[in-house]
Amino acid sequence: MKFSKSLKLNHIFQRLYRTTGVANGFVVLYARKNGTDTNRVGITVSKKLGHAVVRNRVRRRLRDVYRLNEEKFRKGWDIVVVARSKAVTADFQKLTAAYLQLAEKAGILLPARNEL
RNA sequence: CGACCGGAUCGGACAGCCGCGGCUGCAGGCUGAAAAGCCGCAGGUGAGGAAAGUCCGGGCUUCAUAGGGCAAGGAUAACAGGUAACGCCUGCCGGGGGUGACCCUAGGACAAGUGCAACAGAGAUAUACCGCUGCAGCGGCUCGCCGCUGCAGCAAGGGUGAAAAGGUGGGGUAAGAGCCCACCCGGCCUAUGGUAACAUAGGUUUUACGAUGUAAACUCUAUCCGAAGCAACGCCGUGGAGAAGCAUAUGGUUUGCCCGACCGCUUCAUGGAGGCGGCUUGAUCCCGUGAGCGAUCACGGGACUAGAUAGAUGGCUGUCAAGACAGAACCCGGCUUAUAGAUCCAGUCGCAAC
RNA sequence: GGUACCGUAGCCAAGUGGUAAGGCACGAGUCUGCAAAACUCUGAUCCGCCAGUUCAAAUCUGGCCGGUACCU
Repeated sequence: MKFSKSLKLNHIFQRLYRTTGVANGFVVLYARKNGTDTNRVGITVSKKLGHAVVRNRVRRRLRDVYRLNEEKFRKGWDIVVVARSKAVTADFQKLTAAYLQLAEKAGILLPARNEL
């Protein structure tokens, strides 16, 4: 990925959870400017959603959604994505639609100038 | 053909595009004096039979410990073997189940001692309620029986219970009882077979074998066990706090000035942010030969086969199949639990045909 | 990843082998013009589940299931 890294430090997660996120039935999304020119993305899948195989599948899908749509995002943000229970049963297209809808709502997408 | 039984192996496949973690290589790019790091490219590699539960046993690390013994606490329990070790495995014995292949089995000692056995029942390790019988007395009459009272004998029958002093049959007796006899069961002794547990056969005479159950109750006997766990542990180390030395305010920082607040450098030890190591070559795997009923062992040849650190295997498309349980985190050997389906091997019973 | 503990009525819970105390709540009744308070009565069907030991298991043993706490 060109300008994105994985978000690892626990205190940054805690700082993001104090902001107001946006949500739908699939995921919750928290976002905050980090003052650099790279994005840091963290994914949280709770143990309530299932055993390890289910949690790994949800996490890998959420990571691929960001990877395949990286050009649409603005630079310089910390993003945390929390999976909800509908994300376990949703297919990939529904998950992508839900993710991008929340990113639009949070204002971290570039204006869609070359669409259509 | 149908119904079963035991064991072993596999447990989505192929193609295309986009991605991820280690490893190796590069006269590639950037930083750097170098070592090296980051990026890029190429090659090759990358989750399980249970990776799970954390129920046992080890390796490894730290702490404790001269060495040995006793005690305490815990674990295991027929016998023989296997193993680094085990509470695991194999064989075998005893017991139970199945027509059978076969399956299940914590299976030492209540005859060392102690405890417990509710309710019911006369009585729970001991007895005499109903009862059976003899003798004496009294009473009745149909005159050899009945009833009551007292003394004595009995443990067969009734009933209670999970359990009532071996079982069946006969003799015996006033009535009865292993009191005696025959057979059986159990205990003990001897012989034979077996490494052994044990099995089979014989004996059990004299005054004198017959004992309730429970040890997953305390206990006894035999054997074993130091404790904790990779978030262990080792190394580097920011800030803070500590010690020593140097410096010492007329200085410096905090907003240009005033007020106010704070204090520098070096070394040492400690060390909780963070980082690195531990981290994968091992009681390893595959093939063959031999020993053994088997678990397993010996020898020969070959292979190197994940090592992450918020945690790498994913997404999409097509064809087939539709199909489970499920994701390494220091590493091994077991056990237990979850698991759709497929293949192979050995075998049993029933029916039919030859 | 590791360690320790718990599970009994709707809730809080006692119960160390012999038919499961108590309190709150719910329901019914008495009282009251109607309520509240007070008083009386009611409920475990298998003590989380499955096996085993025992004459007998909430209790003892083993295995599962669910939950809680601690180690950073």
